[in-house]
Amino acid sequence: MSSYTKISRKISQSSVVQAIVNYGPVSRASVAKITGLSKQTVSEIVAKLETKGWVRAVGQTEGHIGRRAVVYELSPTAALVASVDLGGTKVRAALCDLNGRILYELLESTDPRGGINIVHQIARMVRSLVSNSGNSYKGLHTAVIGVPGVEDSETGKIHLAPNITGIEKINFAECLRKELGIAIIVENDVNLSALGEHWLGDQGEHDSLVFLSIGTGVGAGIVLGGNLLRGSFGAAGEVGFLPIGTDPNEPESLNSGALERATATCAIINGYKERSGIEKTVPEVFEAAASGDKYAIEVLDNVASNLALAIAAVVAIIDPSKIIVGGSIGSRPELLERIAKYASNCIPRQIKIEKTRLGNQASLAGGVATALYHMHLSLFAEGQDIGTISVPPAPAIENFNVCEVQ
Amino acid sequence: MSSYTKISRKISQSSVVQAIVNYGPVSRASVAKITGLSKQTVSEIVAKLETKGWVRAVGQTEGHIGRRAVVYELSPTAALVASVDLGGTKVRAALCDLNGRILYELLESTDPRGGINIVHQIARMVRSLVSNSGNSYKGLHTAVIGVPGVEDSETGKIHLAPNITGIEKINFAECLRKELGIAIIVENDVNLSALGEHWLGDQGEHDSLVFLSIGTGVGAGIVLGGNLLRGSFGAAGEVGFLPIGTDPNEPESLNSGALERATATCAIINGYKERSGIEKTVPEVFEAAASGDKYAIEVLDNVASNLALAIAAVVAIIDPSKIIVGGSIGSRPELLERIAKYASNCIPRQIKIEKTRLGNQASLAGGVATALYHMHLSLFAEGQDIGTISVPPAPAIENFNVCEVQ
DNA sequence: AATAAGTTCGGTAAGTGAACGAAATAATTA
DNA sequence: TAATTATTTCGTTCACTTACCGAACTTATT
Repeated sequence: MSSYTKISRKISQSSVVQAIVNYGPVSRASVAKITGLSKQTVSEIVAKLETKGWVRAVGQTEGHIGRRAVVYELSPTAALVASVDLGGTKVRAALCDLNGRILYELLESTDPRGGINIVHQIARMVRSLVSNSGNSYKGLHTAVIGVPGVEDSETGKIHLAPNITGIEKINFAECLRKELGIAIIVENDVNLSALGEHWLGDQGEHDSLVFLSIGTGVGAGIVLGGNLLRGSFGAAGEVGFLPIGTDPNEPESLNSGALERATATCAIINGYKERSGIEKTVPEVFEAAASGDKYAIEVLDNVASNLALAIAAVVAIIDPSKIIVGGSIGSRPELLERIAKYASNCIPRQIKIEKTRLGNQASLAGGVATALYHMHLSLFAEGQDIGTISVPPAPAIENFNVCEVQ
Repeated sequence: MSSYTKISRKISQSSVVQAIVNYGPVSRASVAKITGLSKQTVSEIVAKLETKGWVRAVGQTEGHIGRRAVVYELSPTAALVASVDLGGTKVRAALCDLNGRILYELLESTDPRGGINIVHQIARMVRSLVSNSGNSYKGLHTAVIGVPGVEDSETGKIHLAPNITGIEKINFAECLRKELGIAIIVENDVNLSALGEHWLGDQGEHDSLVFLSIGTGVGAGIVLGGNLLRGSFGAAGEVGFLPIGTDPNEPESLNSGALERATATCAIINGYKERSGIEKTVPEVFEAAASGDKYAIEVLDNVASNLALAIAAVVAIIDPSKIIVGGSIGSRPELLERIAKYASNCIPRQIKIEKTRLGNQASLAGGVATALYHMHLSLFAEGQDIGTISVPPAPAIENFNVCEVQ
């Protein structure tokens, strides 16, 4: 955005962009009313944004009395963002325009060699997305990578991601930044899922949301007023360590977490084996419960009641407006029904407990939202100490369907 | 602040004030460096602030090479704030200057007639503080009232404060605003205690603090990044409802809270009675435990272990940098020792668990911090969408000693 | 004729950078 | 040692630019 612009111009420009983002295609006169700026200040700013390619005229108003107004919108392809969901077995990547619409998606198996090879793989996928799009490569502004672990902000190494070999040995973001030459943001996948569901949801003033992921492990992403709660050691939302379900004073609970021991994959497999003597996978246990197997039902009831208590704890402490349940185990409707049943017995108020709407795409969507947020911030609100920047509303949920490639 | 000032001037002025607040007495040249504004912009703004009485020159630099600089500070008595702690038996009120120094304090018994009489009582106490101070009455800018309940933001009525009769029937803040003619802020006392302890503490970037109050009830105030966590229904920090200590599925737990039933005043009295058949008050139980009474020790151990689990739950969910324990029961050192012992068994990381430093003055101090914050906001940052405003650092803890009046 | 969109124009407030004067300390010289 | 000069920093003056507004005006539509 050229060399030096006065701070007040930046603020005005930022509010104009915000108005255009939030109020869809609008006329300059409307933007003036919305922002409180004078008509020709708005005209000046819009003219500048238009010559730089950030906004474009898309038509005229009609039917109203008075002169027709030219309406403007954010030029969607003025810049692109990429969101990558790095999983233990699959890598998903999506390319989005400024409005958050997904242009292209890719799905591959995670490179089993791990480490730097995964950096290469992601870089290759992102480049391939961009070249498909027909846009010039410099159009890509930010990429967000969702990882099943925690990034050490000092070293850039990604810890607690046992399913991805060698990832803890390299400065992941830095390597990728060098390969792609754009801004890279690394974020925990559960946190991104929470942001994704939040992006899709209401986003009201006092809106807060907890995304509870139950799968191989148990964790939560917490969104308060649009922002992630990280905690003083980056360990906020580690609900697997809630003192619920198993004895929290056993040494094992300090290791893997009392709640996690009672509700994650292992708990279901072991719980069924203890009761019946038979070893079944998690999907098999769910199947068995559906067909009336007493032991399987008991195991799931037990898991659900413990999760209901965990939700009770979350509600008591942070009082969110809703809980979204996801993860390979959590997105099972049979489990959610049970959780809701138990929750009503131990939570003193109504609380919305919902199944994830985005499923395994939640993290990808959260990455898009994060990337857009950071891009808007750096383009239009640079150097401002401003609290709230809004990003285009999420597109229809149908757009988040996987396209299977390879 | 006169009629109409341009927004950029407001921002500049606000940053100048912030620089003066944060960097103690400073020269205009330093302020220019800190804020990035040019030297004479700073001079202009400081000149204006000085004629309005907000800042004052307090001396000169010395010993350094170069011309001596005149240093400025916030004029402490340019405006006053009041903080009132309304308890079931006592009302505390304090008058503070712009730097957060306490000028005068008052302590009275709460008017037993309740309702509007308490409004009159508080108004009288505040007026008396101001007239003592010698300053003109218009100098009082904001008063914060800490109440043992929750204000309904719609109606202004204060609920869940059973110890104060008739308080739920009137629009408390509105009545007091009419009597005093200044800005009135009503806030829960545990929340204020959390803010008070935070004000006194480090206030680092990623600083977060949980104030756990254990007394007649159990509750927590949560400060994240300097701001209170309120929750979507204003019920954040209601840790009494954590599913810990007693069976959370019993109907009684939905009413008074599972943890509260296991750890508050009643739990100690009943717990001792059940074991020994003797009815003792809480201080008597503590005394008995100190002199080796088996039953009393058992009761306190039980309470402490449940509180340790509650802290484990808080740490798992929000990962605060420290926990401050207070309240009539919580500030007992014998209890804190026990909590710390149990906590190390069920929390997977080190967590600072500390006794409240301010004791029953925490709420009053929090009120001062809140009042100062709001005053700075309304005086110097009005109309700005700015995130962070800092308030003068808390004065030495010794200043928070009660003066017994009446 | 009424209404709204958008532009032109003059004026004001805010802020900057460079130059300059003032006041202190440090270094140099007689 | 005392006087002078150099250096450094504070703070102001001045000329200039940018941002923005309000009012008047033009344009286009019902």
